[in-house]
Amino acid sequence: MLGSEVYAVVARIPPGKVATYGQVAELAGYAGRARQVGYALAALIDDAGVPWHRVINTRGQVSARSHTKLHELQRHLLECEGIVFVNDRVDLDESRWQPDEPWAGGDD
DNA sequence: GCAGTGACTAGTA
DNA sequence: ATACTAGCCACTG
Repeated sequence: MLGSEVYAVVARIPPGKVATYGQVAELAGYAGRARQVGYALAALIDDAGVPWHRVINTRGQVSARSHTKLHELQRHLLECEGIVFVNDRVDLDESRWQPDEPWAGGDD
């Protein structure tokens, strides 16, 4: 299940930082499958406890959903986290999560 | 198994 | 800068 790995990676994204789908996908072991990451995240939202809002696209923008207003919530949450939105987008150069040690701590 | 869809990304014009 | 195309692959009917 994509969700399980995506869950683990997203859960490691620190507050005040954001990660891209491709980044999460790669760390989760699904490099190149960014799309499936987004798909999996949608399922994770149904479950709670995952900072899914810290996952955005490579443009630094929150990706629009199909029917929900979750993207508005996502931006709000990110602003609360300390993310700075400029022209409706995030400065990835500053706010992008740079996992020096993606599995730091080993494995819990 | 086939076709359609989707919270994506990179390339080309 | 935007618009369009192609590739990616899991989920659903």
